[in-house]
Amino acid sequence: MRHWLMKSEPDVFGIDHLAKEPGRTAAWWGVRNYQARNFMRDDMSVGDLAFFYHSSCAEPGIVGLMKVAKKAYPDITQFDPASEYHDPKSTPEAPRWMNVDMKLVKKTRLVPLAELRAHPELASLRILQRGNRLSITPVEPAEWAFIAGLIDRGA
DNA sequence: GCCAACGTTGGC
DNA sequence: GCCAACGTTGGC
Repeated sequence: MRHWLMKSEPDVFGIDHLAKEPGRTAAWWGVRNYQARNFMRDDMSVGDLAFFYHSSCAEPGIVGLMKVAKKAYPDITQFDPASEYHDPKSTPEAPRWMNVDMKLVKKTRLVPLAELRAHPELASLRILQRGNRLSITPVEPAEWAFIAGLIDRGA
């Protein structure tokens, strides 16, 4: 099993949106970056765990735990001309964009970006690397365990 | 709103 | 295949 960190903007789709979905499960639609798509398509398996991370907001940081509920399949928003995620170059026969389904395991306390940065144990965490913009990144087992410890320890 | 960093596009 | 221009991300 692998571990992941997945960013989303709370104004668009935050953890409270996921919490209100039927079965607390939703498609992780809207990814339009090939590297992030490839992680979903090639490397994510049902049962993999992921941190839910709020980005582009007043308090960026980890806010919950999720697990992969369904393996990657075509992102339906790419075929919808009314969607801002519409991709005219994509067809149902040759879909360009994929998404997995994610299920909320639990909301956690906010673990702010600044707190993550403060720990040398997390120096190699992908999201903390200079210039990182990928919305889906792998998390190493030791990093996962350390962050899980931070969550349990409290602010 | 600013700006650094990165990905994508398109002309050549 | 190169690379400049442009668009996007995301913290501050």
